[in-house]
Amino acid sequence: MGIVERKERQKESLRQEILDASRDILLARGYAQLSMRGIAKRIEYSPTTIYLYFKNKDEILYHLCVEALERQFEVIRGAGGDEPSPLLRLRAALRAYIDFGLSEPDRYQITYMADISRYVSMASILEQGSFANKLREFMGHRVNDVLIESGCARDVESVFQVLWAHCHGIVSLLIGRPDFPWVERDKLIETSLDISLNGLVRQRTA
Amino acid sequence: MGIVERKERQKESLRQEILDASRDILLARGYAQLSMRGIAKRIEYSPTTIYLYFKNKDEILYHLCVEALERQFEVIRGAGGDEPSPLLRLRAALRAYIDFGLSEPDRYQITYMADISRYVSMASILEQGSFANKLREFMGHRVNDVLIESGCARDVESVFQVLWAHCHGIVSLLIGRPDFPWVERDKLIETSLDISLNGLVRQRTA
Amino acid sequence: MGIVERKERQKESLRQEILDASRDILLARGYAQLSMRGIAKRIEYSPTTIYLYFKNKDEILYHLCVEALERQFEVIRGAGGDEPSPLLRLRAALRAYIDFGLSEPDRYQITYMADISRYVSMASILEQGSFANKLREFMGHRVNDVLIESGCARDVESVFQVLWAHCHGIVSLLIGRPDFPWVERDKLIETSLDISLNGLVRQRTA
Amino acid sequence: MGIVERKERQKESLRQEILDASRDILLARGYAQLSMRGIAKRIEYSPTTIYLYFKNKDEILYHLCVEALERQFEVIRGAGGDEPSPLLRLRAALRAYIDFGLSEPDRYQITYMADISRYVSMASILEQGSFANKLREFMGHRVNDVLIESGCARDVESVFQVLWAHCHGIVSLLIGRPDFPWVERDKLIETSLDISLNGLVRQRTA
DNA sequence: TATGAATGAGCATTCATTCAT
DNA sequence: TATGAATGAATGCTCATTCAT
Repeated sequence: MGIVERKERQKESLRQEILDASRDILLARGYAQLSMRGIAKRIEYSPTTIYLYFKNKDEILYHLCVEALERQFEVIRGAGGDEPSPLLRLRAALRAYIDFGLSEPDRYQITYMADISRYVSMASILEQGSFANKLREFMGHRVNDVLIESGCARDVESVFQVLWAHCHGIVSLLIGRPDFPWVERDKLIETSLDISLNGLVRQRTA
Repeated sequence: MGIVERKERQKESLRQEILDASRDILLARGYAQLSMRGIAKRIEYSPTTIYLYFKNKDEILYHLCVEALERQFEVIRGAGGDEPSPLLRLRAALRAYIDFGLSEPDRYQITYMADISRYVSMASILEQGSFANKLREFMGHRVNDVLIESGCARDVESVFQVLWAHCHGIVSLLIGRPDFPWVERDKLIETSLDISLNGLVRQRTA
Repeated sequence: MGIVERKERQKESLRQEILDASRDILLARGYAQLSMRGIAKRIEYSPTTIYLYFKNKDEILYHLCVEALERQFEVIRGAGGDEPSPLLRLRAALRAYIDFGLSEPDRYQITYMADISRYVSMASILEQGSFANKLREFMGHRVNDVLIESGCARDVESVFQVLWAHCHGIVSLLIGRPDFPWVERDKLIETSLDISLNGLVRQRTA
Repeated sequence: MGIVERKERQKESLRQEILDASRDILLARGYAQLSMRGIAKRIEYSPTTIYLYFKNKDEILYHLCVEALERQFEVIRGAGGDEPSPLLRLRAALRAYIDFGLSEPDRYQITYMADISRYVSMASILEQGSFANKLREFMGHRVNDVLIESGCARDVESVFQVLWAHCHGIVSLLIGRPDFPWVERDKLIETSLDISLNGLVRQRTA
């Protein structure tokens, strides 16, 4: 009823607050500085309270990762569906991947932070299907469409992995090296996509 | 003289031992596990002694970064000088970059570990000129040669940054996600270089 | 009526469940590991519920002690009533004391655990009369009968206390030092009783 | 030299202070209340300092046990050597055992505290030889001498174990139940020794 | 140059208990 | 009767760092 519902909402809300605070701290100060005490102070509850919502610190990290991957997929899946050509649909997806990384750098980085992967097995997250069975499959389709249309002989998996790596390179450097004198951000991204996709479809003849 | 010299050598040597031990621990166990105590135990000196060579932990990290970047430049500069064409010389340099990252993942990662950049400002390292004024300049030349030869209208800096990002993407994913079902490593790298360089020189007509 | 009765039965039953769970944990894992949480999990109720039946942890311990002493008396009182001589009746009672300790080591130990006596004053238990006024009186009678019959000049109280201590020594060492290379258990017990009772009735002439 | 010596003495002294404080707390308040922080407060050093002298809490307990057993053996070994008969020499040793327990109840109890034995394996202590290879052997000799002299047919091991248990019973009850209305302490002890030794040598004829 | 002693701050986690419902 | 939410206090332990020598 009303009461139960409200309570559940409250409970869920505090749970989310904990995750939010944890993500903030994690990205702002790194894994080493992510402490239960710190989280507690941020949400203005006692450290003990956190244990009512998460079994331990690792469980918080795990949920942070899952959440980030799910959000990523959600954003990318929705991109470019109405573009007129396979190439443009692929480009839109890649651009969405990059934009997601840049607009939600906290969530993006979480899944790539070396330290985290030491504590939260990526394997256990991939098993959840978030990434492997969803994003990968989705991107695979778009890549495949392009290869077919352009008559390009490359294999889907290689191309997918290369494109992913290129985009990841762009995102991670922009995020990770904010001090570097980058050229204008949008120009950098578009140049990257130009080069990658152009290089993909125009197979070298030599 | 002899004595002073020996002392200097010893001093330099212990200093280097500290850096070596630190790098080992850092890469093997992560920033969170890099402790002064741990370093001390490894080099078989007291923790206090480390403070005679480095002001604090951050200074060790700083030198680790500088050292890694210098080593990187050394390796890349030597690559592909005898290749017959600008494009092949650029390709050789990029391949050297990737190979360096994969063959010395510890040194490579150090400069890209999110955690480290929180403690050691990249800016302070770039100011030293190691990277910006050397590798960047060097790669800039090779990129420029290719652009001129191919009559491509792109600007050097954008292209350099994009190529760097693409290579970094490849290296960092291969290193950071060893569990991922990658296609055969060499094929992945060559495909990436193919796509990037092919996309670079064959400007889109449309 | 029926409802009240059932409720009472339930109440009594949960109360007993709490005591049972507590005893189990206490003996299996020690005082340090006896936690309200632990008890709650065992009985599958919330920790809070325990407070409806016991004021606090100490009260649980207190009841555990009382219960153990009552059970002990019950067992010993029933022993050896049909033996033909005072000496054999006393021996049977002592043997029952030892057997009780060994067959219900959990209950036995509870009343002798150093840690517990720090939390539950023995005095408060003895005042209840359980032990002092029952077991002590009972054993006093049996001892007295032996002293009279054998014409031994010792005073009852001293002898009772000595015999009690001897038996306690046997039980507590067998329980507390299970790793020790004891001689065969029954032989040890009988030898102890032999020595104690033999030494009791055969007064030294010198 | 002087300095090194003084430093060593200081170091040893703080180490001993830690053990003393730990023993005090352990006996006064029990294992559950023995905390590193508590020890630190008592010796007026920071908790961290304790870790410079002992690896962890268990190591403190271990040393407490070893120390107690060594002290016990030292005291008992010195007892009754000049008594004129085997029986009196045995009696003196048993009396020394009891007296040790009563005059240094803290040290005595440590080795018999149930909780401790859960944390510090008795086996590891016995291997040290303190008890098994020293006290046991020593008492075995004295018991043997009595058996030979009195022509008693019992086996040494059984008798040793029974006498040990009887003495332990006396000590542990006197220590553990200070509230109990014991008869005069010395009378109790002598009565116990009378009974045990009298019962030992005067074999039952029946 | 090198170190042993010492410490304050911090960590994750557990516990007994209270309170409102 | 029963509980979920919450907490303050406590625990063992590790760390970077300082200081006197």
